[in-house]
Amino acid sequence: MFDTDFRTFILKLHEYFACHCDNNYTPLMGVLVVFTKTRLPLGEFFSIIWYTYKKLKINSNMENQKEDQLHKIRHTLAHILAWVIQEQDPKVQLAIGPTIDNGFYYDMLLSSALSSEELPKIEAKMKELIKGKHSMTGQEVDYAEAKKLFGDSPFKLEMIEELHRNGEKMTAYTVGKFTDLCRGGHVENTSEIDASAFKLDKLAGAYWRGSEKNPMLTRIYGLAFSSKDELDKYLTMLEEAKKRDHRKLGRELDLLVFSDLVGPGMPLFTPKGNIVREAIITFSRELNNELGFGEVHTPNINKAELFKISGHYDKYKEDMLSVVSQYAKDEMFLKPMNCPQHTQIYASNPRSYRDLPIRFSDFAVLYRDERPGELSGLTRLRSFSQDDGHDFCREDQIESEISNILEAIKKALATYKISYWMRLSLKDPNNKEKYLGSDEVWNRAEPILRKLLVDHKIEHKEAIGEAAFYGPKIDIMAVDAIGREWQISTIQLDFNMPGRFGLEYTDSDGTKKTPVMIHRALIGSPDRFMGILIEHYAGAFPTWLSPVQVVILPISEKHLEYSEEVYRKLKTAGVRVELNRDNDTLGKKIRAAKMTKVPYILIIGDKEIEASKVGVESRERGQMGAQGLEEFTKNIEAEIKDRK
RNA sequence: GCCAAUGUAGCUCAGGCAGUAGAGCAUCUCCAUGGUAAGGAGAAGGUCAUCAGUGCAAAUCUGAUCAUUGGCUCCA
Repeated sequence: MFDTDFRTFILKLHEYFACHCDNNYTPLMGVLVVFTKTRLPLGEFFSIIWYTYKKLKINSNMENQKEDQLHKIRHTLAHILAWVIQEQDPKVQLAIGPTIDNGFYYDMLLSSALSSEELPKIEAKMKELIKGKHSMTGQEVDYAEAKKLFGDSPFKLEMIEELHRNGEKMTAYTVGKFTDLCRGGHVENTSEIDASAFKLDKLAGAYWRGSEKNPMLTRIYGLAFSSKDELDKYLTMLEEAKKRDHRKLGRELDLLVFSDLVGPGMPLFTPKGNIVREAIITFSRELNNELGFGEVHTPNINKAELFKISGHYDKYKEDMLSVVSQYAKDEMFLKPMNCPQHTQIYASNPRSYRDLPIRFSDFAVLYRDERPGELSGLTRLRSFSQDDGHDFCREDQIESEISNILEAIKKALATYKISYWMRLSLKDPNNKEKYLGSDEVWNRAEPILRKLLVDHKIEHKEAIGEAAFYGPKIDIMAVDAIGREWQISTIQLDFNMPGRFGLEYTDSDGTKKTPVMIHRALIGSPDRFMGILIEHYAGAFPTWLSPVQVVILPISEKHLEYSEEVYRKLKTAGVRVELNRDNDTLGKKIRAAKMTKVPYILIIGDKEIEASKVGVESRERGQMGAQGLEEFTKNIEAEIKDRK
């Protein structure tokens, strides 16, 4: 979305140049550097900028209009859906029918259950109504009229009361024989809707106003676009996403499995899958070392007391798995997080202001008793680990500690070639019971993170209500190859927990002070991140992450001996290599190798043996001809070392 | 936990309005010794998710349970 004036545009450009030049440049210097690099006359340079601005602005206006019309189409479709339902089920209590990214939905309380087999029939009726070229008109209604028109539905009634209380205007829109309470934003006539460009999608239950305490309504989802072409494009995109699904690829590439006997949400990593998982952990471990985190090892079971002090017991008891001892009377739990344990390592010694920051990292497996409907592949698990770390520091050290962690996260995500944006997650001031600690403490913590983001010139969005219960956080949202977003890294500023555990250090003036605790994860959970990576790369891992980096294919059995020699040499060099000894045609072996998305295939036949070479085919660069084994080894070793 | 859909061979899927199941790939054996995405022939492989009910008879109908998928809620 581009709606900005020229001045903001120039300021944004400044920011862009500053971000993309070496750090030491001010924005203005950034512009100048780019200007000198282009070697254009000054006037021309700025006229290009002006032209670009105009063009963006015009495109943006056109986009806006198009989006506006699409929104109207979707919104109208929601009403038409409700119309059809109301004719079928006159006792239905309608709630709301807004638009969403790919279409619309309508929430309602039906008098009898609806099966998804009914959807095509409802869809057909909607199409008929659309073809009836009904016009849609609205008129303002007063409180009494609104109650008379829509009072049958307790949900509409609730909204009417609310609108009335806030002194807002109410409008009733009518399409054909159906009238609905609505703010507006519809097409003027249903002839504007392409009946082939929408499709009723699915049924789901949804709580009224999104609260578990309210009754569950039936939600009917519909996909809607401005043309059939765009609907088809969207459906194709879904197909593509399905092909990348980490659950499907995880099985096909022999990376991980689930077993009914082991249980849901508890993945079993195969040797190949574990290579990827360990590669992720090793990289995080390296970054942790650079940041000065000392890795600790901690048990999986803890006394309840620990979590009572940390506050997790009160807040998350329902989501922890309890463990019973035959001997000890203590209530115990499998640990759902590491932070409380790390406080106990801190507390094991008196600490001086000179010792700080004290940093612990941990890759322990964590267990959370997620509700069955919440589990999903690798993205939501009952057993998982985190590349977790806790940084105990003085207040004057917060900024530099977080800056360093931010740099490490940037480095990690650049290596994985994942784009991302940052979210400043704040508490919800209207929901104070969700959080620990006083307003004063939160008012101190939140601006620190905001300032850091601004100082680092990091574009970010603020999100009210997304904070952890003990403090605000910076969350890193990864955007994968097909545009989906995932929350991965996190940096959380906690002024609460150290005090609850009575942690302290002796300051330079001899007084006891409470340290600050920074909770952080570089890529979040290695398990979950692996799922994201599988989808991001569509299973084609870069060489350093590939479970198998090279497959050797002898053309026939008589080339096996030389192939074994190549295999041994590569293996000795630390390359993950496989030799296909199967008695198949070359075509079949190549197909089999390509299906595993291996980065390199080496073909060995008479020609190669004669020349003492190997025939190289790269997944990315295609056939590369014959190379000496040493040359090939040297190149792939470098790729692995540089994490390419 | 709630709403909806799904569960047939290792994998991908047919079939089935009741009369105990099929294909392709993978696996194994034999033949073919192959030059950049499937050479040929044969064999083996299934309590049709689990448990219960109704039938002379259940993979098929009914119910419950489990698991998976898509939503809602939750996510330290």
